Amino acid sequence: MAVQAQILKGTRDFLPERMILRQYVTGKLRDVFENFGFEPLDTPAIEYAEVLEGKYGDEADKLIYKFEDRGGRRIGLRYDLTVPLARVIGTHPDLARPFKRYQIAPVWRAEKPQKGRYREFWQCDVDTVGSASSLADAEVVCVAYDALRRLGFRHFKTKINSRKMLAAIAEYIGLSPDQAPAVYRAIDKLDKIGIDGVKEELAECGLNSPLISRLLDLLQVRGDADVVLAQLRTKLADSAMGAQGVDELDEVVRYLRWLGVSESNFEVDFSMVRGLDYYTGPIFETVVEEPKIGSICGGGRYDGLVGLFTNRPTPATGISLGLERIVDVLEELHLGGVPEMKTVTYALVTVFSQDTVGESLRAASELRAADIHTEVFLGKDKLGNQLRYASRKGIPFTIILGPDEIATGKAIVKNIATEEQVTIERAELVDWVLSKHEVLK
RNA sequence: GUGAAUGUAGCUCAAUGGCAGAGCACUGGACUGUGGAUCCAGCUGUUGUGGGUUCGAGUCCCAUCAUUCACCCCA
Repeated sequence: MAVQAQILKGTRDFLPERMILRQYVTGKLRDVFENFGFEPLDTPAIEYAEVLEGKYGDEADKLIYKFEDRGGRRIGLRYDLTVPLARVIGTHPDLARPFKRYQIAPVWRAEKPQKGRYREFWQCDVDTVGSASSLADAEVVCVAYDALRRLGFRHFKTKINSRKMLAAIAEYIGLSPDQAPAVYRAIDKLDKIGIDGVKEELAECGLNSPLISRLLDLLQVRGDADVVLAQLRTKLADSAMGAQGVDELDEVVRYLRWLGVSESNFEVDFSMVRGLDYYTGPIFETVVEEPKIGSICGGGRYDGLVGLFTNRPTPATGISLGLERIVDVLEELHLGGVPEMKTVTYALVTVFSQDTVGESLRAASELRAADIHTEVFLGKDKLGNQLRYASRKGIPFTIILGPDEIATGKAIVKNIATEEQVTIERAELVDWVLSKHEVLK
């Protein structure tokens, strides 16, 4: 009886075809991240549980995978890439500031999986530690914008809000710290349950109707960034913190324009909240309109988090792209520019018989020397099966070297997709394949 | 953590409480050096698991496990 070939709920195998797409996506992201001067970083998958605990909020804390090792140490699997970054700054306080890094790595959350949600998934984070400038906030938003554009995304919107504006409201209403999260959550549901739904939820939070009216009034401010900010400035005029939040967003928006981020891809949205506790300033979240898969990108400023590990206040801001959601959307939309390679192999050299295998191997070596990914057929199958293998795997070119070709100094190259087959001089094999190779490179 | 739906061949799915089937895939052949098309033949099962009702259960009931979807929360 074989062992059950089962994988854990919410986890997945990435078969080659999908893995090729994932690598394409992460490759593009890496290019964009480095283009803005962010440096690569990696951290352990496991951390001391205390490092992770108490950073995300009560709800999120419950979703941290934890276990005890043989020495009785309490271990946690990383829940995101932001807290480990804060820990890195504490571990290596001498890093030059601002410290700009990116990290593309898996994180784990003990949630119940559903569409677009997994227990093991990859995040692609870009963060700047040690800069309080709004330019740092705008820059990470711009990085995400560039990355999505370069992947072929067009219809997406980055919502921008400020925890300071939200806090101003909480303060004005007189919410206690344990009431605030519930109110935030109700606000955040606007898209999902509509204005009346939010009204009900707020009532359940214990707010009286004048307060609810004021909140709903704020939530319904819509329009261009400038218009929204101007209105919020008026409506939040009685709060110093609120005014500061508006000023900051004003700066972020100005920088975004200078950076060339299209007006159609961002908006100020007072109803966007984000769940994690550690955010302190501007917050961002990017949603794709067409397939409703939730947000593909989120982040914000967290000026208090790094200080927990360093004893000195350290401002920081960053953004995180969700790899699986991006890949899911790419697959669903079939966006142009995404290569449709099913295999990394470009050429298959067939083997006619034991007598000719040497010729096949020599040809394969020549192709590889020219950086053309080349397989030699492993087996003694008849030619039909060898072509069948190439066809099933989607290998673009098959090289046929039988006794006839070898005797006359020729080679047959067959394009499996187009059925075209040409006989060429054996000596020109590499150049011929190389000339076709350009297309896919 | 809460709720709902679904578990039958490698995959997708059929079968009124009455002999477990089809398509795809796979293997061989038609085709001794040409795949993907067509035709022929073949292979494929503890109906998720454990109980119960019944003359008889894939089908009804209970439990359990798994998967999916939704809620909470989130990438």
